Amino acid sequence: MLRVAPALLGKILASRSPAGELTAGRIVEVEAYREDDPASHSHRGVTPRTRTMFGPAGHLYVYFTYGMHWCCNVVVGPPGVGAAVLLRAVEPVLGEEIMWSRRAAARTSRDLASGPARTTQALGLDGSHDGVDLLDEGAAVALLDDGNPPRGRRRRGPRIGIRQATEKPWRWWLDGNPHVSRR
DNA sequence: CTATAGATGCCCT
DNA sequence: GGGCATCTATAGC
Repeated sequence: MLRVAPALLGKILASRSPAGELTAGRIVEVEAYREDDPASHSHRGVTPRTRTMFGPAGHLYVYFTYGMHWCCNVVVGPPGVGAAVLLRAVEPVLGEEIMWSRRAAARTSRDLASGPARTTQALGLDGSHDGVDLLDEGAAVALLDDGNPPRGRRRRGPRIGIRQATEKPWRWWLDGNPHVSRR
């Protein structure tokens, strides 16, 4: 997991809405979560919410939080192991106009997807996408590699927005990228 | 620019 | 009932 998380930097997350609207973003910030980690949803074992986290790698784990926000993760590790990588920010690469329409509160392009809930909203994702196989190119959401190496150096540091295990340096981002959630 | 408060509902104990 | 892998508006400098 700690290897996969930084490897996702620079990859593309693409989605197709029921109306056929295509949006995609380049991943610029991620965080890793795993079972032996008190901050992880999987720490307390399989529950209705975390079922997807314990499923096969490469599927999308989407959860609801703070009464209003959806956030999405890439599941990693073998079935039975509860680990995932939270997608914290993407750089828009396709369908930016559609993202503007979905993100009414955004004032600058950096507001479009600089945060996990913003990213999920900009890509039009919600709980209905929980469990989608990201490696199935026909699915509504897919994880792609366009061959371009990530721009900027990979950096790592403590995770954001958690109250447990705040010391673990399990957040990675592309140094200097303006779409990262905090700088 | 930074700091802070409030929104809002699901999950799990 | 407590807490939450967040965001936004607003106030103040």
